[in-house]
Amino acid sequence: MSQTVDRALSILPLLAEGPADLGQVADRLGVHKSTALRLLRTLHEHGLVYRQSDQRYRLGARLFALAQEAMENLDIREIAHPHLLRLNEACGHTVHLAVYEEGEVLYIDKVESRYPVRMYSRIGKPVAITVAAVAKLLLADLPDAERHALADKLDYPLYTARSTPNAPAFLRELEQVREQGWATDLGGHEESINCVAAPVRGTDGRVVAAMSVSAPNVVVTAEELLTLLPQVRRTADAISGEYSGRTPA
Amino acid sequence: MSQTVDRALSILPLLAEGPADLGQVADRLGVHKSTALRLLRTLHEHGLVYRQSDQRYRLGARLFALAQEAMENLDIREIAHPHLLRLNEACGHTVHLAVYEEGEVLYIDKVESRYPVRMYSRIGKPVAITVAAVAKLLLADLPDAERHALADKLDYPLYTARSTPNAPAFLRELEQVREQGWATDLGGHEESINCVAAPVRGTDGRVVAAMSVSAPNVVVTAEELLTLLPQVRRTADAISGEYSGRTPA
DNA sequence: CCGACTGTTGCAGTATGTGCAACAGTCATT
DNA sequence: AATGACTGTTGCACATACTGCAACAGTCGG
Repeated sequence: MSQTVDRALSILPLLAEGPADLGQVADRLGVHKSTALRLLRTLHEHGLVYRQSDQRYRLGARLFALAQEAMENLDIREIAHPHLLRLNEACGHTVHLAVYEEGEVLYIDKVESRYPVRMYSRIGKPVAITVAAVAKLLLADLPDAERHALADKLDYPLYTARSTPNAPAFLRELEQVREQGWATDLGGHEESINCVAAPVRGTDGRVVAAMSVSAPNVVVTAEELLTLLPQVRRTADAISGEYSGRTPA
Repeated sequence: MSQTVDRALSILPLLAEGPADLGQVADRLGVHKSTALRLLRTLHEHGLVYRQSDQRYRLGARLFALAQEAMENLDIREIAHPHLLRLNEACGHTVHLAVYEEGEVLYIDKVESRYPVRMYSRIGKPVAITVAAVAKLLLADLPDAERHALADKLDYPLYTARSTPNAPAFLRELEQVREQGWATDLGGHEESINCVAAPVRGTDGRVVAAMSVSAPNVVVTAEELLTLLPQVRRTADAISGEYSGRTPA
């Protein structure tokens, strides 16, 4: 809608791929060097890009700080955190909290496993949306039209033999997840890792977030992990209660 | 330098404080509502702001993803990570990696303590620059003029009785840190937490990053932690060697 | 010393962003 | 149900502020 800002913002994903010099930026934007220079300078002043010693530009520090602050301001995160901690203390495994936002599912909080073998994940990272247990819960609750549209435009990478292969299979699974009110990922993302997840709901019953417990096969089998389901659901319900104001902390 | 972009980017820190509606954004920018609307729309298209159900705007998901990618692209981080892991396995405590960038020091990697009592910190978060051991190392290596200018404009919050109280004291400490080639934070940020840190250097000998081991008093005393210094320095030197190409991994 | 390169500046023209004013919703009040 | 106050949205005329050019500066390599 605003050409100048549009161009400036297009620089960010471009730099996310790796450092670039003025000429490269100008070329990829399809503008004159002097124009690119002025845009980069403005981004620089705001700390969003950084000029490294070889004069090339890369993404800057303020970006982290902004993402950080944004995350801390999510009230669901604040409410949920103590519950996640408690669950982690009880079962020892990695606990995640995730939300859906415009086509992506992101982890917004995490409590690390107390076992030495840990799952790789990072707060802020978009999750593998077609296989993650939390993603299934969040997408299952979208309005029909949106869910179908999204399922169609997703890719279905075959991380493992158990990964969801295509849109129809995914939609079928989402139906089931919605009815049962919980979800799993049994080796669909990484062969040896299983997850059990439950939804956090707002006052109107809509799913606002989802939480999961994950553990590798070498620590507990899938069956053993499934025995934690009631505990996970209780935790999610407790968060829901507090979030919708029914159970003041 | 570019008014439009400047205005648009000013919206981001504003929203970092918390969600705001169109009118509030327009007021704080000092522009007409319609102008603010167009800027917000552009930011929205790029995923940097999100419009929540009550129509208010807040920071969006792409911001996390960008910050994420930016971090993954820091080659020092990639090189250092296995070393940090190894050090963590050897001593069990929390290990941090930090860099300096335009007036701020940020953690860019972290391996959590294997003890139940952990220090709070988060990757991407700016560190307490006047007291953190890693910050001392990074600032001690700045050119004189820049170091003095920075020291002057910093705040010196008294987190504890041992916090650095003012600029002269800070500069004196930085001198010492530079000469000895390592740094500590003994309860300067949180009463019960101590850190030992060592610098990572590039080919030219300049400090490009700093790493630290942190542990609370209840786990090890400050004296015990200091016995880890040689190990921390060896790790930092190993990273330096690899980073400057002397020791190909 | 020269040429090729990248980054930087000042400037004229106009595309582009601006504020206005009028409109469309939504909610609370009477 | 009708009124008013509110917030978000649209189209438009004006001129501001962004663009690309061309000329300059600095750096590297031959």
